[in-house]
Amino acid sequence: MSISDPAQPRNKRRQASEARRRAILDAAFDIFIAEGFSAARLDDIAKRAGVAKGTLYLFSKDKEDLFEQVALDAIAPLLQRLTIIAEQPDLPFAAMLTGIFALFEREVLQTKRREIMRLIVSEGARFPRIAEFYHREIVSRGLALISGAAARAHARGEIASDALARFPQLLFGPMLVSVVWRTLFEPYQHLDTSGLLAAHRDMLLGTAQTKANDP
Amino acid sequence: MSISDPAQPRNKRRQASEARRRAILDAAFDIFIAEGFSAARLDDIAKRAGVAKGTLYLFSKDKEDLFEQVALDAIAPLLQRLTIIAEQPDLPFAAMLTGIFALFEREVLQTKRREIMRLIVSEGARFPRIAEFYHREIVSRGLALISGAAARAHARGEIASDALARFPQLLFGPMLVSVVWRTLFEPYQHLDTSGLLAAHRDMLLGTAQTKANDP
DNA sequence: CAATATTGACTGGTCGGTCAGTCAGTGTAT
DNA sequence: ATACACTGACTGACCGACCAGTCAATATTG
Repeated sequence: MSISDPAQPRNKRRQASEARRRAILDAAFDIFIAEGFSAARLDDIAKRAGVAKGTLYLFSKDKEDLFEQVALDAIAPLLQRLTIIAEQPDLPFAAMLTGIFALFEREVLQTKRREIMRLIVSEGARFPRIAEFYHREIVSRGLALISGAAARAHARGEIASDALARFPQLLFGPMLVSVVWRTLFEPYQHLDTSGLLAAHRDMLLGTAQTKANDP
Repeated sequence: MSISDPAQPRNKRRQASEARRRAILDAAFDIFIAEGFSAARLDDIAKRAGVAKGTLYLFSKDKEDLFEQVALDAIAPLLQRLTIIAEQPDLPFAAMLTGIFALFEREVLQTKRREIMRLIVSEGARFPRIAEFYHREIVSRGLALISGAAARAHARGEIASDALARFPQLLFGPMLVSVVWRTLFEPYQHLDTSGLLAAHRDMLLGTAQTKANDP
């Protein structure tokens, strides 16, 4: 017992250090979200993380590096959520869409994770590494998943069109719209995002009716 | 004739001044687009406009004011485009959608006007005035237009669902997706935006088929 | 006590904003 | 028509606030 688990050779320090790293990433996320990359001040990030500015430089070499870490770290949980869906390949397509939209609403739109999407749209052009990573890890996987499921559903006759198989991007339109609306226009005009997503799902399925039942 | 036209009392100066204003707005647009609000340097804007820095302050009181002018000025032509559509109230709905998407592609997506959308998404949260203006002048008008047309089309039986009348935002999803894709992901994966928009239109109309004709 | 982690005052460069000076363009007098 | 006086649009060197990044001093841990 004199030597601790080799995976955690210096235990207290390790833990403390990891806690600090977490605090820094969280604080930085909030500040970057609120201010954007350029306007965000490292002093503010340090202050919010309860840490001195110098400490930031123990975990990242400069501001850009910190930003990339934040973005990448924030993307990770999205990937996890995505996998959950991917692991139910034989769900009826309608149920799958419902599940995806519900997950999106609950786990993205209603949490601060929603800001990741905005952050990437905002800063992605100036941080190609982040755009590339996001595309590779989330977007292309998500699209492949949707495209495959849509193709199967179309083959099975569950949906009339193969449009979604060809353009899986169609699925994400209302998600983007929801996020943007929520952050920019909600104060001026309310948008029922659940309704929007449901309407879009029905449209994708070709089951859209006049809201209630048929004549 | 001793007194010149009162509308242009001092002619050469007027014209020069207006040309300068235009040059400044154009230059500022490019720089703000490329760098974002915070990272944009007024020295660069002045240089690009072929003007001294002090001159910027003859037309705007500070950087924020300049930014707002740029955004508002860039939005104006969108409104004009929108009006063109609004003035053809009795077009068949399918034709209207085709027209809207074609106009969007030609006049927004393929020009640098597309950047306005990104700019507003990026900076809108920190410039409520701009978000509010954009909502009031473009978004709400556009939505009302779509909503009305969709309701009429639904009443006439041209479309099966009233979803679009209830959620006109559905129309803009693929436009946003196109713009974002173009600026962030196009290098990694090509997206056929015409195809995407066409597929979405078919879906909205409920005429989506397997790409060719039916069995 | 040695090794390591953390701190925060400090520095050097950057950039928004200013303002005294210049001169093209306009109006007036001869 | 020509010379002269005036005005205000434009300039760009300058200033001071701000902030990313550093590092010598200090605290913590084993």
